[in-house]
Amino acid sequence: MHVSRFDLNLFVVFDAIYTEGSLTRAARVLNLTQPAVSHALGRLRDRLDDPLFVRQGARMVPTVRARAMISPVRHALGGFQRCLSEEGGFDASEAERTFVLGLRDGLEGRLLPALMSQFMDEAPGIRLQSLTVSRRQMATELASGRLDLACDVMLALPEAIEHQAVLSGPLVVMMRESHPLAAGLDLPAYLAAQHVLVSSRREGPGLEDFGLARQGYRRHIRLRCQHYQAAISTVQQTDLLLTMPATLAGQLDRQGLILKAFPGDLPGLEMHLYWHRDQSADPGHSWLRQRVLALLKEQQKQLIVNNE
DNA sequence: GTCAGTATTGGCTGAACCAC
DNA sequence: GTGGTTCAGCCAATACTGAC
Repeated sequence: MHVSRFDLNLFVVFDAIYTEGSLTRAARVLNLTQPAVSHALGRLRDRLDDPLFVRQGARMVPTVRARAMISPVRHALGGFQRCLSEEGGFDASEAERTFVLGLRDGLEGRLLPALMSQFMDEAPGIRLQSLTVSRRQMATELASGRLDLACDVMLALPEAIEHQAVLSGPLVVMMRESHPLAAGLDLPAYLAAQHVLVSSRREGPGLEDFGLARQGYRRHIRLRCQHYQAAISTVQQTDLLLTMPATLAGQLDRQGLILKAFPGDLPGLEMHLYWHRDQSADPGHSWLRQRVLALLKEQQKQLIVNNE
């Protein structure tokens, strides 16, 4: 079928349904009624001779054909958008858009308050959504457009996922002021102590445990939890130790707590910002990326100053 | 079974386009 | 300018699904 015989607006609807996973939510985003979106999907189904989305419970799940189409469709729509926007730019003061960020616990507290305080007046129509995405799903989520940016440790991801190092720093150990090891912490004492591990996974070692295991060491994880806030509250009330990147520790409320340098010989953690290359040319995405990068760069600078 | 949320369908309206 | 045709979008009704 020649493109001249095709209503290109149907691709806008297609993209919205794919992103939202729902005709109702797509209609809200597009400022249409839900039946209008349903009709548009019907026309698209008719022209492409494929259901494109099938209902699975409360979600509209894309078919194989839809999954194959989404990347080129978004690429083309991005191109159209750039043609329409002045100088290919992005006016944050006028834009109405929701950006989805994949942030692990700890980074949320570091990034979101500073980002939102900038956006409140400067970009009143910009909304942010932060969620935890498993590392296994990250590339898929970025490629589908359900996720705009993600920040995590260095990962082996497909070539289509671009990344940039944003935060790096040594590991530190957090303990309460009255902890027996507050006077001095060495590796044998660290290994003999009991620890809190913050992880969103059900099981498996933390990143520092991999490093320790390579050197033949193993530590005793007494508590495994999902959020740093819970871990810190526990460390405030017990003799458990919490090992974390200095890049995160600097941002947290550490009342009654002290930080010690990690006693072992482990490299620090380097955090990277990830996005799909299809998004690279999107002015809105580029604007957000630059803001996040600038913010994290500033925080990295402050971290270095504080450590000096 | 009932209810709420969501998708689909049918009928209608209005705008756009085209031929005359 | 007028009338016919097409099509997108609206409202209302109905069907489907999952939760309780």
